[in-house]
Amino acid sequence: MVEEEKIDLKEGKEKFIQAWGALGSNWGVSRTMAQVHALLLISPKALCAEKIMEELKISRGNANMNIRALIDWGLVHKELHPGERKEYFRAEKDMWEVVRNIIIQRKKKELEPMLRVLDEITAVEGVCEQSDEFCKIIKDIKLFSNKADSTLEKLTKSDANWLMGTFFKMI
Amino acid sequence: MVEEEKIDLKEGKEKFIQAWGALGSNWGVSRTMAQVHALLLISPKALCAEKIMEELKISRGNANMNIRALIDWGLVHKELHPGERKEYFRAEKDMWEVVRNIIIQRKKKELEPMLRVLDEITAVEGVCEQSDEFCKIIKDIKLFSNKADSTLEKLTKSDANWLMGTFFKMI
DNA sequence: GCTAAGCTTCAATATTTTTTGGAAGAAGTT
DNA sequence: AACTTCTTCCAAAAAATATTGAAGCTTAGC
Repeated sequence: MVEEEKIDLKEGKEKFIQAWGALGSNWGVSRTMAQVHALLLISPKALCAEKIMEELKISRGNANMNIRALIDWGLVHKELHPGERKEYFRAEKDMWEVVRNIIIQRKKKELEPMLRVLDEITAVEGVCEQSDEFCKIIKDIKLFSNKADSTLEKLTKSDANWLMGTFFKMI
Repeated sequence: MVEEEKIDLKEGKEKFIQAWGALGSNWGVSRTMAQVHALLLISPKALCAEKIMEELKISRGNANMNIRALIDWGLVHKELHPGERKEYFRAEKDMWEVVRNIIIQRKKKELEPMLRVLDEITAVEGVCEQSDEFCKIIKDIKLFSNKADSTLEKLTKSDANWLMGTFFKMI
């Protein structure tokens, strides 16, 4: 009986890791990185590199690289246990924090560079009819992007509780 | 002088196509697909397959596949010119419509399947301590995902003008 | 300063994703 | 029906990405 439940738990974990991995690959995140994240998300305690390698059957190098990347994204934290040299890793469990970090990072790495490109482009153009048409379209995109930028900025700065309570209900 | 402006226009277009392409590849969209989209976005008039192939230097098959995919996403529309057999393609220019379509598609293809997986998983679990911990984490993720789902649902159903006016200012 | 545990790096390799080009299909014209 | 013009499909090739494994590095403890 207990044995049977344990099999289910294992299956459940497996399923979640697979699903999260698949999700990641549609979002420009490597499957493995998303799986490491999933594994840590559903692990109540911090795991060491060895354990992650073993669970996901990946090499040391691979594990290391993906863990670093997750730390860079602010989705995973390093944890040191007194008297041990090994590093342990623990995922941020608060889903709003997770999404918030992702928004912050992607805004910085993608939206902001795009805004700069749009600025450059608008600056350059200006006389013939074709230029005007192009310029008009770019201005439109710029306007939208700026709105998106400031909305995201405010979103990430707002308090999680307020957000979940007031804001989500309101729409 | 006019010649010089034309060069700038060309450069501007080039830059935009490159930037949009790079953006796409961080979002699980192939670079070429994003470039086709960019090219159509900044083109005041609809373009035929030939023109797209020529501008982006891609093969017929590649152009075709990516155009179809963009149509599936609802980002590009087919346009037939009376008396011509060729098909022309025109991008949706309203950025809110663009984003709206993307949200609708990704919600359907990613968020909803994930919700189903989360349901399956919660159903299975239940006795030992480990199961309980796992279950608790999954429930948390499910709660958040459901909230995200209904928020996106409402977002995509709301009117663009109201959204841009009231909502964005409010936060 | 030496050793050993553990972390990092990176060139080689494997895998996945994209692209191509051509053959087959569809549809309008003579 | 044969011809033309364009679209679609798909297997092979190319390109891009991810993964491995082992060498090298770092640091704590002796």
